[in-house]
Parts: sequence; C-alpha cells; structure tokens
Amino acid sequence: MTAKRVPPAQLAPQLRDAITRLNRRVRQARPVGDLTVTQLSALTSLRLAGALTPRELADVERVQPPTMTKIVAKLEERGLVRRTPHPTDGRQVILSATEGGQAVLDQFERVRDEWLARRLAELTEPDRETLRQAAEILQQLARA
Amino acid sequence: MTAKRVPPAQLAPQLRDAITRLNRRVRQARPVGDLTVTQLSALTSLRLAGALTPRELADVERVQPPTMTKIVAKLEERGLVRRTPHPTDGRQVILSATEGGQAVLDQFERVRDEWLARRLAELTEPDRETLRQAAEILQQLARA
DNA sequence: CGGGTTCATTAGCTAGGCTAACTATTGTGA
DNA sequence: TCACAATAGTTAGCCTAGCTAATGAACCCG
Repeated sequence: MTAKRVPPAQLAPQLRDAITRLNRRVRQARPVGDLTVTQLSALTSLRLAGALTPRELADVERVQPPTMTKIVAKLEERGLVRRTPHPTDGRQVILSATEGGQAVLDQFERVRDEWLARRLAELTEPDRETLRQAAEILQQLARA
Repeated sequence: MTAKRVPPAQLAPQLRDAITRLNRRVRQARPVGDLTVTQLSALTSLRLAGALTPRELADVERVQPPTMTKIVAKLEERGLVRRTPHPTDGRQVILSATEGGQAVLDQFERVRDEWLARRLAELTEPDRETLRQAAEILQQLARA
C-alpha cells in the first residue's frame, strides 16, 4: 500500500464513511449475550476505573449525563452495575461493576470468535498494526 | 509510535470503542447545513453512482431497505433527491441527486473548517497517512 | 442564610436501525 | 395462459442512541 498525500478535507469524508459503515456493522454483532455495544463500552470503562460517578462515566464515554443515566439504568436492571451513595456528597452516586458485570466482561475478553475479532484475525499483521495505531489516533480525535 | 503485536481479540475492543466514540462525535458535527451524517453519506453515494435503486443504495450504505426508504424520504423532502420510474420494471424506482443535492455536496467538498477536516489537519502527516490506510481497511471490514 | 452552582434524573424529542407484514409487479414453470 | 413464487419498496411497530431543557436535591460561598 503506497503512501498517497491526501489533504485533510478529502480524507475527512473517506474516514467518516468508513467509521459510519463499520459502526453499523459492529452494532449488529452483539459481542456478548444481548448487551449493546454502548452498554458494553460503559461497563468496560467502569471496570477499568473501579468506580465512577455517572458524570465521570459520561465524560469517559463522550455522552451527555442524561444519556448515561439511561445506559446505567439498563445495566443496573440486568444486575451488572451497582449504585452506592457518595460518601460525602448527597447529590452524587458511585457506580461500580457487580460480580455479574465482571463475569460478563471476563467472558467477553475470552471470546475469540466474536465478529470483529475474527475479521481482524483475517487481516495481515501490517494491516492490524495500522488499525492498532489508528485506534489510538481515533480515540484522540474523539476526545478533541 | 513503535509497533506492538496486539492479538486480534485484544485489538477488537480497542477498535470498537474508538469507532463508537468517534462516531458519536462525528454525528454531532453536522458537516453541511442540517443534513445528518447518514443523509450526507447516502447522497454522496448516489452522486458518485449517478443513479441507484433504493435496494442498491441500501446495499452500498450497509443498511436494510426499510431504513433506506426513510433516509431517501427525508432527502426527497428537502429536494435533494429525485425518484423516477424504472424504465422496464414497475416494482423499482431510480434515485438520483437533484441539482440542489449536487450543490450541497459541492459545498461540502469545499468546506475546510468542518470539524473532522480541521481535526485531521492538526495531525502529523504520518498520522494522517495511518488514518488514510485505516479508512480503506475499515471500509473493507464493513463490507465483510 | 440566601442565592448560585452542581449532580443526576425526567420529559420530550429526533435519528437510526431492525424485523415482519403488506402491496404491487415481475418471472417462471406446468 | 395462468397460478404461484419471487422481488422491490414501503409501512408498521419496535428498540437503541443520542440530545436539550427543565426539575429537584444537595452543596458552596460570600
């Protein structure tokens, strides 16, 4: 794959379409049970952090608080997340993954035949390396 | 950025989260007027192809026909897309971009201060090259 | 101590997807 | 030639994913 200098204004539509289409495809493939990608992502962030407030989790996931309220409600309904009162501030709650939530994530991390992992396994090593680097840059862009 | 061998099962969550978060961000930034990213993408595909049936456009955009029916209805409402009867098959319609639709896309292609284009302009050339290559791979994954 | 700020939630909305079912049209085989 | 199967697009209904504005409870600061 030879390098071609593509100006940002031309790369933007290409990247946007790629992101849009892959996102659709990824969302259809429920990686674990019937959790949505959004729920899975929030649960993963919660587990990585140990505990977060709804506002913090919303920030990490790049959504507004009301959206996170609903996501967390679903996870709580399924027993995957617990809420505890904030030790010093009555306005806040502390969220953490329950053992059930951790188990779901453990299972997810071991899945090798999940759609995206399988597709990635079919790529060449250099292509995977490109995507690994791209993932970091894309996360950076999302934080901008 | 040194290369690190990351197995596919580990890369999958990283890539998925990156895609999910950037997709959210990209959707908030309406690149042209008040067209959504989905509408813009469909209109772009239509313009590139010259004319497509709803089924064909749905295939290109990786959505189901009922979804494309609704997307096209919105574009038609705004006078950006026209429907014409199929010359030989009464079941089908032919979709094409109107002059208004083409003008919108011309305008979009000239926008340099659109959010994503600006973010990309701020990256290093090697990072942009990584994303250019990644966009191709991601499109390929979306077609899988 | 009162007003402003913060936190999370609720209400209401749009967009984006899907499946199942439907209607109209075409194609095929007996 | 006709009946049935298949196809194309749409409609209905549903769920997910987001947002903003408003609300109530709690906290902070002058």
